[in-house]
Amino acid sequence: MSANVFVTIMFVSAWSDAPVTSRDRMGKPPLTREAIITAAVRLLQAGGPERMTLRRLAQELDTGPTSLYAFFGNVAELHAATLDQLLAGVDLRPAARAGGWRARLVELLVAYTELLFAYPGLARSVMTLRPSGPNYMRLVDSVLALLRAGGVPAGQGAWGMNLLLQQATAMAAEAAAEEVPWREVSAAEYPGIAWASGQLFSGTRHQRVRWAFDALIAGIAATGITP
Amino acid sequence: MSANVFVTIMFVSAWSDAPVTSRDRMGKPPLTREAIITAAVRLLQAGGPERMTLRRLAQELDTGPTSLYAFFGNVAELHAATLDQLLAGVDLRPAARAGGWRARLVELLVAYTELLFAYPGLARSVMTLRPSGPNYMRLVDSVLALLRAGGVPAGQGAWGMNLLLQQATAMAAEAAAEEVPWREVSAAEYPGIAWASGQLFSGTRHQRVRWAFDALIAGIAATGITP
DNA sequence: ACCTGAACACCGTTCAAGT
DNA sequence: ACCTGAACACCGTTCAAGT
Repeated sequence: MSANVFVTIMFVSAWSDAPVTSRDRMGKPPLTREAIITAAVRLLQAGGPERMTLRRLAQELDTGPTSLYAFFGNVAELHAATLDQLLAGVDLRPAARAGGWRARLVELLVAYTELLFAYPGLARSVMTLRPSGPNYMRLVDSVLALLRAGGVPAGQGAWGMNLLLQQATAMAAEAAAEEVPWREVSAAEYPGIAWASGQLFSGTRHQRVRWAFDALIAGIAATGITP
Repeated sequence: MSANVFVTIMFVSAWSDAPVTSRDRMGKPPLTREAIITAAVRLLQAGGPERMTLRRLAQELDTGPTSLYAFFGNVAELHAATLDQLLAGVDLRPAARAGGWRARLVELLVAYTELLFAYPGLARSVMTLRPSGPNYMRLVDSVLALLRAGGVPAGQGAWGMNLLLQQATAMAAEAAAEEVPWREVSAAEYPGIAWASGQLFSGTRHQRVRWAFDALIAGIAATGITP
């Protein structure tokens, strides 16, 4: 016990010129939720094939992986918080864009998808995440508000919102996959593939994403939920 | 060198009553592609939260994880082969079901989705896999053939097939996520959510899956790919 | 309360070697 | 050629302890 006191006093006196609290990290920037999330975003931006891991993040912050458990219960929570931080950089209000409800909705979804495309590692996590941060809630709310503005019934709106956000994540997650060369197939054995072969990889990513949302919205608006 | 010969002869004579080849595993069933995939399917069926891993699979087969690299270049290939094996249990021909092209297409996609729901761990892998086995090719071909039968232009058909299969995987992968309790939100701050709140979790999984494909197909058929 | 080190129980993959 | 063991370079998480 007295040994503990002695060590503590030594510690304090050695760093007395810096503000010393119980959570001082000896000159290193303090470990806060914000600092952790900022580092996580930086790691994601460095990106490449290497994913953002808890251990790599801890290394970046000059600490051990266990320290982060004081702020996040598990990696999923950390990923959710990181997504919400990234969403803070997007204007998520329903009225943020020009045009009618349909154009606004497409632009909002494209903005969200582009964000996920920039962080394919995160897109994979979001797939199984069910995020619930304030910015994600704002995104969900805006999608619903725009469907409502388009006169879409609440049931179709609710189920459709799910579809739209799911599709955004799925497209970005798939982009994280490495390209596999398309096998040549015989037209006789696969007539459907032969029929579509000229268009299977046509268009730019941007064109395909916009078309996907156009088609989804059209289908959501036109398809009632009662059998 | 002579020590090696000595050991080999000892080995052979000790098991001479069993068929001895260079690939004998001393009474254990021989390691083949088929045996590995069968064991993989069995592991998936045991399922639960524990995923199918290379090491667990090797353990099941009474060998080390490195042995499987004689048959598969990496885990992605193993997952792809496993998916293709599972698809062998589904009738994937375009004419396999009753009704018009639309009903047949929905039933085919529902069958595929139900398969993925049964193996949520696999669904996550498929997300970033771009499978290319013969049965998956058959699925792709049938989706395209049915869209063609519906008079959908080839461009919309090609892009739409992508959307449909992506959505199937996304719905199944999301189901692998643990449930997060929906936070109560203020109607004033989130009017869109308040509007849809009664329907956000309504319906059975089956109803939602069918509606998703109905809506997607309607949108795909109605939305041209030229701007 | 905040932060840590050591340890636990895993992963996929490579490589040199064994039969 | 087919199969293996040991090793490499990682993971997320728990726990008891330190200040």
